[in-house]
Amino acid sequence: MVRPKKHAQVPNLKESIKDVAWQQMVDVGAAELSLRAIAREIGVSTPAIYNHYADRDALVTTLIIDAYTSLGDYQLAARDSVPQSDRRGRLHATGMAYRAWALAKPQRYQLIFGTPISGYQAPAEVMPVAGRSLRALVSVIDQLYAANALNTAAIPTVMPVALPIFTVWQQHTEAKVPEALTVAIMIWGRVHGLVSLEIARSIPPFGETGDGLFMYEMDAIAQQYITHT
Amino acid sequence: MVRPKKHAQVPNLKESIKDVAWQQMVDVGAAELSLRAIAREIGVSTPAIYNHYADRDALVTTLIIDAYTSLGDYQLAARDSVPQSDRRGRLHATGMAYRAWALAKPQRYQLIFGTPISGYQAPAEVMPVAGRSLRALVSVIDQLYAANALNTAAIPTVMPVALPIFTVWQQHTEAKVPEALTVAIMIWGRVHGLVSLEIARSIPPFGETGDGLFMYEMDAIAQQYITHT
DNA sequence: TGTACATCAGTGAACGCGCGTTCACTGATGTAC
DNA sequence: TGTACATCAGTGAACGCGCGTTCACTGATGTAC
Repeated sequence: MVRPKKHAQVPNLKESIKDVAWQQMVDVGAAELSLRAIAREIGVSTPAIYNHYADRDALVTTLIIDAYTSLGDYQLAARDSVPQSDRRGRLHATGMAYRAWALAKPQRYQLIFGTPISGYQAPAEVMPVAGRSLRALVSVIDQLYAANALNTAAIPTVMPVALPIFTVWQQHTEAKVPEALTVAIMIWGRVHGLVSLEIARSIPPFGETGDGLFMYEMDAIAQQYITHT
Repeated sequence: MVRPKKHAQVPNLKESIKDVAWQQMVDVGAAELSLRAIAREIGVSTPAIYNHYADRDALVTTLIIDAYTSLGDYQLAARDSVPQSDRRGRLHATGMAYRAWALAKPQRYQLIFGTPISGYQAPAEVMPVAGRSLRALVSVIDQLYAANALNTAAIPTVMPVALPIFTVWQQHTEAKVPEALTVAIMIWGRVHGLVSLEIARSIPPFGETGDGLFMYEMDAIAQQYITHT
């Protein structure tokens, strides 16, 4: 016979808190994330959370870092699913992975790219992780550059290469040449734009068509930035 | 001698409520918009608001409609500041206006394109207004098409022209040909992407450089969609 | 011009609610001897 | 193997707070006769 325990038994409360937090964000958006609601859902008292996270902001920071890491890993995996010799394919796969990730994990996407949470100030430790999420795209362009296949005529010359902030980003993204970061940002913006409109439902829900639309745009991007040999 | 009045004297409370609501959104984001805070700021009792807006959602709806209208008007004005004969210039000006508006009125931008407010369901009346905000861009492309200057080779063929939703959007944007709406969405996505990253501070704050970067992208867009004559 | 009355746009008090966080506590578990 | 004790991860109660919304009200203003 099992004796009733005084304390709830949650195998890994720290992980459960994050899981439920993501679940709740499906409904409510990061700004309304509630510790009490999370504890209620898990079936544990609210103060129990404080054994694992210092406060609400600490939980949010953890979630943000996890989200960036997830995005970065997703793209790296996509890149590596294409043989290194197929440079165009790698660029294509990395871009498609951005959209696939956003559609698969919309809460994570919103937490990172949606309206900032008021009162929440991201600690400095988040920035390197954010930069690292661009690594896959940057590496693909670095590779194009090294192979002399990057259409340098298409690169904006206005990029503030000299700014300290640019150098920091170059480090975090591990860009070998500044051109790679510049182009990565332009492509990122383009990919991000379509995805953002689709996720926010600003564009009519095109469903399956979204795939084709996005593929079309990736082709146009490749056309613009890869030299034809 | 002025006798103290029993009631506060607010010349146009209905407008003041909106004004202060926008002010508050600089700090807090739409989800945390508070009627009590608005009333406090104006110096009026909270229930007074209910004489002008049925409830919180009604106020939000009004703000959203105002924001879309503002965006639409902004772009139309920019388009019309360039002579009709200069088709490339009109496209350029309309795109630049999108960014200028977003930077000038970031709360309005966030309210429309940021994380949706949880629990808030936009009423049907919002959709036509949203569609209308694309009118300037669509009209410019319609004009290109009519002048046989639209590079049809660059238009995705995957657009679901047959979907009812597409037809509805075509009406709201007053697109004369479906190609105009298709291209408008692609360009919108591209412009929106850079702006979105800039506003959310996902991109390092490039300041003045942002202008150049954006201009560069608009040139690339024109390059892609306008035939060279 | 005076009066009765409707309407309008405010008021303060109160409701019930959910929130983040702190507190003193408790029981299970691990560890040293 | 038994015992004393520290540590750890929970508990319920309580705090102070701000919120949206409802209510009966009040005083100023406009209007009909």
